[in-house]
Amino acid sequence: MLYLDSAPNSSSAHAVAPVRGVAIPPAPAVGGLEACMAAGAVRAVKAREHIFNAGDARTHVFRVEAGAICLYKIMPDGRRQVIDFAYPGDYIGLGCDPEHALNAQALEPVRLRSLPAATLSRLAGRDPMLGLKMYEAMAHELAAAQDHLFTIGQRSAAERVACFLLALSRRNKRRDKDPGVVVLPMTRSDIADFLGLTIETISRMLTKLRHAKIIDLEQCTLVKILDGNALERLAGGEAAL
Amino acid sequence: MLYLDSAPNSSSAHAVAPVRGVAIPPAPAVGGLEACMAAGAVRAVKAREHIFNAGDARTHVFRVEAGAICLYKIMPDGRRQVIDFAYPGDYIGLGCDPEHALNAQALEPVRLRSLPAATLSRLAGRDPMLGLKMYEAMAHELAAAQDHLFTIGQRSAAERVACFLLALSRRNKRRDKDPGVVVLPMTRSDIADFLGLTIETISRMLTKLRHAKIIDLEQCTLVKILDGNALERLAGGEAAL
DNA sequence: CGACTAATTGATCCAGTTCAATTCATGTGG
DNA sequence: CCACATGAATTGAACTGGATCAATTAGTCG
Repeated sequence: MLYLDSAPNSSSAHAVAPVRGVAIPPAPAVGGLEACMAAGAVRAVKAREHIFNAGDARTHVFRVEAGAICLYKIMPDGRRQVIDFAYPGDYIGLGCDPEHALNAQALEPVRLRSLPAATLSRLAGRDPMLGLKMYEAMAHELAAAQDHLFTIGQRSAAERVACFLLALSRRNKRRDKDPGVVVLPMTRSDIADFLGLTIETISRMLTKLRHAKIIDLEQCTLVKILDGNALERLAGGEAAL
Repeated sequence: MLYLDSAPNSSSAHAVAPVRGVAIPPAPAVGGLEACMAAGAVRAVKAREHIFNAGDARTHVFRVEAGAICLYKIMPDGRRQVIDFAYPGDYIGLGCDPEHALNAQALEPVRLRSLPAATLSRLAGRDPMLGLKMYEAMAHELAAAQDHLFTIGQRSAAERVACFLLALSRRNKRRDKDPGVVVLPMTRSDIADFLGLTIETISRMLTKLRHAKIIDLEQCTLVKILDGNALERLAGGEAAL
């Protein structure tokens, strides 16, 4: 999943700089991707359907308009690692191999917009800002993957679950949604394969968090965060359960 | 670490190529990064010294000329995750946060060339190919991080060690070095923190591989691969120890 | 309502950790 | 050049967090 901008945060240093003066006739200005996407084909995907599979030709890049997506790798023996979840506003399918490296499966009914990869690379060859945006997006995703690596390599089961819930809560905050209520469109199995744990462990850790009054679970797809600070201390390894 | 080309595989447009003639006034041609780097400041770093730390301002991008580097994240409580190792030809320090997200430590005496980040972003704003190359490099690194994620999340200790040795062997093959002999410039502790295991487990797994006649360990920094196929079957989960 | 799938909970097990010695390298000063 | 100091690696024994196996229980969809 990718951020390819959107947000109005001009924070990142290098970047993107004043666009004026870059507006050359042929290439669209910055934001061209979004503009192109807006004109792109809409695709509806039913829950559980795959959008693409590892090994498929990378013909298109997609932006998620609605619904949640699970991106994963799987071995012949069935072991699966969920790499990321993508939500509305995220881009999926970017990369520079001619083939997708991941499987992308809709967790619920999904609406996408698609852009042919060839179009994207043609535009990027003309507009330096577009290439830079793509670079920025990949850098962002790389940073997320590195954090995830830390979580899986070093944290305990309880810490991993706490990190996971916090990440969803923070995403809500960024999108101006309630950070105190987290919806889980994925199954326990998806969470387990994301965190390198089993469904039983996920379930037990959620129960422990509930008993510690840190969260509440009204339905199994809906987490209320009762004590965000405790959750952060847990995620940071400053506390245990 | 990043590949931003190097190797004599003409596939990527700007292979190392002759540097002469690249000095064009406004925007350097493709391969500009390498050319600029060639003119960049050289920096020598002693073994165990840090090149930069997480949180430092990202003022420069580096290319490794000689020596090996360990890139890691660390928590206040001392838990450490090694994210990657960088070797000659790799770039380190790329990214779009204003601050480094990783610590970079020399594992042995290292020689680097550096390019100010500001220069790089200025050039990339003019030359679409440069931005695209940076995108490509990040995409490559992201793919590697995702593989690493799978390894740590799903594979057993023996499989992880096998994957690690295979990755080094394949790197050798790419660089036209002997894929049958792998040098380990890092300590067992670095390997352990890279694979999410302990030094004892690394040691035990290497011993098991040695007893199974899959590798030989003449010195603890030098691995001879005796049975590459067995190693690959192990890494792929098709065999056990 | 009944059938099926997802989630929870409990009991047992085991891969990898932790703790504790050795052993092996490497470098340093006499 | 050797003896000794120091940190790295190996090896062994005991322990444990999370996995596995095994029922229930709770949702959800025809």
